[in-house]
Amino acid sequence: MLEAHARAGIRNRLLHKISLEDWDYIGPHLEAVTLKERQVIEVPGKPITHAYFLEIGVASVVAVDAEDHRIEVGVIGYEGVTGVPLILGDTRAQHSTYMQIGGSGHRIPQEVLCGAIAKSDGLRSLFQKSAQGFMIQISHTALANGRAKLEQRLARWLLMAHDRTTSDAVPLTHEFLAVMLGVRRAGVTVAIHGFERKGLVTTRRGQLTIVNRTGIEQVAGSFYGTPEAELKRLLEGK
Amino acid sequence: MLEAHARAGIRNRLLHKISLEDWDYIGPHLEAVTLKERQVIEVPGKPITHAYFLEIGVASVVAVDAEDHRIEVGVIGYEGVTGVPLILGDTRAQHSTYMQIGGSGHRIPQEVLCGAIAKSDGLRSLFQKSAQGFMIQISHTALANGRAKLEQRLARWLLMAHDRTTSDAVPLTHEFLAVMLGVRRAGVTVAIHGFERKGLVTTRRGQLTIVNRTGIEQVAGSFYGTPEAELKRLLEGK
DNA sequence: CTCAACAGGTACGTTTCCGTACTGAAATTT
DNA sequence: AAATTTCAGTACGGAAACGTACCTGTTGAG
Repeated sequence: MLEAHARAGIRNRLLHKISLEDWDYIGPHLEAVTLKERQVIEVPGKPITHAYFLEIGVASVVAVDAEDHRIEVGVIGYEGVTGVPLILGDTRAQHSTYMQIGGSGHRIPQEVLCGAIAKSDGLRSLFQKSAQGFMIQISHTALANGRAKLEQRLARWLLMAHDRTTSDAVPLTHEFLAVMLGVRRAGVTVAIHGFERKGLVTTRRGQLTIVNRTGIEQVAGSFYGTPEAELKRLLEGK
Repeated sequence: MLEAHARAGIRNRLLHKISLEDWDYIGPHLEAVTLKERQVIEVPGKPITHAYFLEIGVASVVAVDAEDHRIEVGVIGYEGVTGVPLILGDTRAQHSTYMQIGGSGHRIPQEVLCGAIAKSDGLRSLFQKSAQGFMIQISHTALANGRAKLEQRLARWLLMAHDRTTSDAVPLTHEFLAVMLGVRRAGVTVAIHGFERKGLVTTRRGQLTIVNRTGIEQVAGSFYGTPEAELKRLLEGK
């Protein structure tokens, strides 16, 4: 539970944007949680019990089909909230959501969030903008998946993760990067070597550190950036 | 403009689901329109002036980035409505939307739709479910783009188009199919030959006819079907 | 009727990425 | 400390799709 005066310490962009009068709907119902890597947030087909406002860490949203093909369609960090379907009135999870990079956050029960959105136009508007931003992110994942090279997609992913972490270290194995991008593990290894050779990252077993972010942005080109700019427009802009 | 008694002739699933009391918000403001192929519905970065409830035809929603990479992320037909961002409180178009297969429908001005959604919980709920369904479609486009072979993606596209047309004929050139799938025109030609050889489709210049839908479904496998089933659950189901 | 534009068939070398698999090094467990 | 598991490096043949280009038949415009 968080009192109004405790909001100063909050990093989550959505919680930050909640107005004082709306805070009573949300704040008192938040439960601080530690989120370990690989921790499951949502399971496809199962009800969504809580929405998670992340502070630190990165959650992966993964689309799965009946033959178990899977690929990451989006990531969520301190800029957003999990449980996007709740915002649209659906309590069933469609995607698999889990922590890709461990961290922490605050969670709120599904009924409380839905009730709050129903009662406050301000909250609904805020969360809808967040949902819209996430939808744009998914669209651009579709674009990158269809058009970009492995190297560019990897760069895009690293940038999105970097945006959402506090350090330059990305604690992930090649294996998990491969699963998210929907490519071979060996392919990721080779691509990372390329990044290392160019001085963009350094690596240790199970970890990768971003050294030259600008260089990575150049690799990603315009496959990175649009969803980020649009989210900013939606949340900050007029 | 459509009077309440005229709804019987309507094919659009969303208009159909509008309750009698909510109809006054929408029906009187509908303008019947013919929609020719290639007709532009939304331009990225520009305001969305109208939402289009399609009766016949297929609209393509195409993601574009700063370097003009583009790929279709979703299609809309009689089951839905264009202008999904409006439902989420954004009046700016993010994607390029245009008619891929000509047809007809009814359009409603942006302000009227937004106002109606603000006033009626029933309408908001309905349109939000539609938006949620569309989001699932985009996710699965991302999945197919990342994981499926050209042949499977083509099959998926044909099935989605077929779902939304009244005849088995799909009036499209290889060139446009290629643009939507984000592949070479020549690649589409070869894939279609494969379909022809298997007796799944027949072709004429600028047109393709679906002969064996079940066969095409087998090619697409589980890359097709999930969004369709989920939309049904959202709109029909409990 | 002629001509230009368009749709589609085909080809070829090349790039990208896959499937698979073996290896050694690092970390974790016993 | 030894055994086991996990992670990363590397290799190789092959599939898929690309970029490009050329050619032919159809269609629509003048």
